[in-house]
Amino acid sequence: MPKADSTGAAARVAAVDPRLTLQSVVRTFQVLEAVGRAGRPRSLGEIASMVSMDKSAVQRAVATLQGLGYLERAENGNGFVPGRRILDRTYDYLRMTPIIERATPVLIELRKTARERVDLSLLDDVSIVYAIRLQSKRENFPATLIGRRLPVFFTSGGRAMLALMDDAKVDDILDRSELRPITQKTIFDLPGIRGKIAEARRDGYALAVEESLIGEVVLAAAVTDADGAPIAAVHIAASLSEWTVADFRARFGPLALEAAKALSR
Amino acid sequence: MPKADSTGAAARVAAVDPRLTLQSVVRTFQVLEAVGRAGRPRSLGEIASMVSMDKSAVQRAVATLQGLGYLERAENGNGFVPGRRILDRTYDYLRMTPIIERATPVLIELRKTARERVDLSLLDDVSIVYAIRLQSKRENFPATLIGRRLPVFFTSGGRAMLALMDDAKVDDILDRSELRPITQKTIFDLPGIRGKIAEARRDGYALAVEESLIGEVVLAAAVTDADGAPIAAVHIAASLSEWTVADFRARFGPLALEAAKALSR
DNA sequence: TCGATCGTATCGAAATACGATACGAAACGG
DNA sequence: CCGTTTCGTATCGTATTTCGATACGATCGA
Repeated sequence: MPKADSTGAAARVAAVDPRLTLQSVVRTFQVLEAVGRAGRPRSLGEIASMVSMDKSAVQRAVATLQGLGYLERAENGNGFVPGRRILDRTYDYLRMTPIIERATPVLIELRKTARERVDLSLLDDVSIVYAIRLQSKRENFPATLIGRRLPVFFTSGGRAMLALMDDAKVDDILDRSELRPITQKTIFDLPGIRGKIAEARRDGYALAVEESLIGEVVLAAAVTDADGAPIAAVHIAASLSEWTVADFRARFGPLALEAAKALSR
Repeated sequence: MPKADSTGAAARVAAVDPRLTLQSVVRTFQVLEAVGRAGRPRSLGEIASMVSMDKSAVQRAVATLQGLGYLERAENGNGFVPGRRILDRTYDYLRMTPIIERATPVLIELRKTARERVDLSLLDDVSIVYAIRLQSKRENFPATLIGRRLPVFFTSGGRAMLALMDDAKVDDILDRSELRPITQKTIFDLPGIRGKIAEARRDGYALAVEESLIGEVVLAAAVTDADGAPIAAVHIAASLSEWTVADFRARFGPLALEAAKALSR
């Protein structure tokens, strides 16, 4: 099995039952994802080369998605961008996911107490996905959006969840993760990661110092389901210009633990 | 032409070019939307009856969506719910939409000043869709989510945007809207709506008192594009238990106007 | 002015999706 | 306790639907 990349892109192409898979649907989602990945409007030709499809096939996929509202023409009229109808699915997902409904009031209270950025992330195989974000400062825009996906191994939330798994499961996840750093401080060697997991097992929460963003310190505690398996994490993030790591831990570790415990079953 | 319902569902089925439309893709999205609309996990049979499709066709659509991560099995194992991969598309949309990036820091500042709930909504034909939501209190959960869609005619943001359109365009939108109230205070008669639009043209911002939620007062100012056409609105929402309408207008009208002006081109 | 690329449009061939059918398991009700 | 329903899963021949080559006018840049 090839390694999944840390954003889970490989899981995307790994279809389930080939007998029951609608190929034109898979291709159409590849088009939608390619446009979203681009970062700027993409033309039919560009999309075709991104997803290795015939231009005609892309034309049909784009026309269909555009008709449904999941793609739109770019402002200037050239190229295509994700469409507003996507937010309707976002609404459905947020509304129907119990942990998000339960966590919302808890995180609002937590943010009032902590007065720092507070997030809820969801475990999704080798990555975490942010589902609730309560920011308080102007920050790096893409980094603070709902839906941001990061590898479990260098995020505090991911490590808090790894800490609750048995070693075989941890090995499996780390084995399928692409251990690539994104800052100079990212810990991405296996012994280092295992050390951070051991630390999280000791403290009950996990810590990451400048591992995803320079100048930022984050800690997180895991939320479990009825079987004790981790499903989400409560994050608290602050700036190193305002906190020492020791002070940050002492102040927010207990708060994150308490919130995560209240959300667990 | 049949009336679009106020949530824009009719626009969903109105395909573009039938020659270029992938029917299996349209059907699959109908399945995805049916599951999202449900509010609780749905079985294959239920979905089939919701979208008038053969059970086999639903089976294939669900298997495909599940393989891609846009649908998941419900917790107990019975039925299907929207999947985490939806949030990846959310991320793409939020990141690639310029007005959202521009508005984020402005709304954060506005919220600090106003200390009340602040939202950004996007115009989408006969409805508005919330794209940024900065809440401060525990509130009615579904009503405060990203992606919530409401008719333009009874929302303050919708009326603020209607106020910037010429009368023909206003008539067109109202004509295609389903004028149905959702609270006892919702103004849904044409003369009443036109009166509120005239009021918005006079004040520069629009007001809605308990029209979407009892006990809540909201005002909003429109954001325009380079041509002066409305594309979004800045909302400020508060509780009638803390504010009189007059005080609320005096305090927040200028703030919303200023923020919207800063975001317009 | 020329060449490349944009989005759009057409059409015959065959690959792909359709939908009827069937199965074991689990949940339900008498 | 057993009959009944509904769950998700699986199979397969048919023909509907998608494929992909091709072409067109418009627009943009060199």
